[in-house]
Amino acid sequence: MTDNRKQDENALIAERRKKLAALREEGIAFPNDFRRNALADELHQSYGKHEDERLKDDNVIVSVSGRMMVKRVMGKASFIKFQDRTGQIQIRVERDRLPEGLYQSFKKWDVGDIVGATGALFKTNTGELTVRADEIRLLTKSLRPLPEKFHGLSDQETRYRRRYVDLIMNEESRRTFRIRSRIITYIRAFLDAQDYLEVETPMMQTTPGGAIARPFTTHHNALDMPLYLRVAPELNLKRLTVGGFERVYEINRNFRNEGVSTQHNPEFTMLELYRAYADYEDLIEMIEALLKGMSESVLGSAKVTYQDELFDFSKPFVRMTVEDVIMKFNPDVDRTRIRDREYLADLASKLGIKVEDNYDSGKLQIEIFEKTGEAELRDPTFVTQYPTEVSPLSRRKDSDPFVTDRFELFIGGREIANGFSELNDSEDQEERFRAQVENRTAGDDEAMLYDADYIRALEYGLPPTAGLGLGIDRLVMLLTNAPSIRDVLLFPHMRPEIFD
RNA sequence: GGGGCGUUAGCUCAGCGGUAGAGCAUUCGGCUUUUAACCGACCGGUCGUAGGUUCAAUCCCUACACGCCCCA
Repeated sequence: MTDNRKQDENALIAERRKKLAALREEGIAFPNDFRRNALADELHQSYGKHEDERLKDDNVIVSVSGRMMVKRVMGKASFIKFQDRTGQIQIRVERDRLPEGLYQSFKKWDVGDIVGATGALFKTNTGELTVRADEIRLLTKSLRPLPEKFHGLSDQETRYRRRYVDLIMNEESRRTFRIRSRIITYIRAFLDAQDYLEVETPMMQTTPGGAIARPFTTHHNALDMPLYLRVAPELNLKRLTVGGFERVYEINRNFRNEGVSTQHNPEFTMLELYRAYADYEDLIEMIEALLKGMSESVLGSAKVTYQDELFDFSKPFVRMTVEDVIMKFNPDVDRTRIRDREYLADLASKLGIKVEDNYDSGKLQIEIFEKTGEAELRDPTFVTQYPTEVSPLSRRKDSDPFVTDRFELFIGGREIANGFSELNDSEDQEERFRAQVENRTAGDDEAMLYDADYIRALEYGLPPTAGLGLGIDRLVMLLTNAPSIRDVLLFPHMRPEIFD
């Protein structure tokens, strides 16, 4: 295996393997006793403004380490740079300060190696804070060359497949994932401050439910039964609300067996939360506050530039009903017939929508809305009053049972959140499940299954409750100006790479 | 699923029906304040894979693989 591998490898890796073999020979490969006491950014913060004179007087000795990203050898002295988790710091390595022969070895080290050094801080002629090494050690030999120093790594496929190299090379990528982490931290703090309880509910379910979507199927060997990866945690979270956890949330993965695109990954992260004694209007207010506070906290401003658009989260968001949106983007529609199945079916067909027999007027409205309106909703917009037909878990609107107390939030033409007053009438829920089962029988494999235990839970009594789902990935895209969902997923789904 | 574009050295990219190119990196030599360090020399390739056309294919054609973008 070793021989084959060595034959297959290119000269660059073979060269480095030889260097590693020499280190093993000397017994100094992969040491684990170097300890640093300073990070790059700390040093720049603390000493970046000091004059060289003062640094000399203070004689600040520091130990630093990181990946060697720059190496400039000038005869008997060199400048190198370490990259640690906070940034980069320059090291000056002089032959005559090091033990006999070490400088000769150092010259064989490669960009990409993990190195540690100790010495006093000083400033170069150009004013760059630098550590003058009295001690330097190779901590990990890197066998693979890094991408070129100037252009870095730009090949998208390699960036996704070898995220580790992307993270080494691209500050922008590191920034994206730090922001992602801060967004999630912000949400937790926001909800914890309002006495929400964070919970974890099963990813593997015997009856997938809570969203209109196709699940992934798997199999439990010992129990010899099918299992489904969840498409949403919704029904379990509401069971917990029945149980008396009046404010709960979960930030976790959902899995939907659908296409892959710049907006869709088979697994994605959602925030779902449930709040008893609240309605969907309360959630709308909450989301406005959450997004404003989040962008101010994470980006320093409530004004967010995404691609070429500016979104201002400090202004109240637009609100429109589904029917308003249809009218706005289809001004010729006869509003008096906007719930007329025949009229809508005709309109849908003209728009190139494939009309199925089991589509009623609510479903037709949504098809028309999605086809003509959705992408046009650029400024943050809450669309409300979704048809009951397409909202099997939402409470009907008291004054108009054709629609539900539901909203979706769109920003830049994309759905970011979906929330509603929960349907807590178990008898109504039973009927809605039956309607879904009928759709399923009619061939719609995205339709929900009948969940008898969920009905039983509702029969114990779900308090009046509002619930929300918020797509974390799309939110992160928005706040990091990422054009593709793959840019905000550390390891986006890819077809397997062929290793020959 | 359909359409478009792409795949050439470790990386970033040129190129072309007639023996494969650059910069950076590597290797060797020089250089004790560099900033994409510099100077000199050398080295580096299954041109995504498989077929086809041709005297000759990295180039033209077909299929496939992978990726990106758009559409459904």
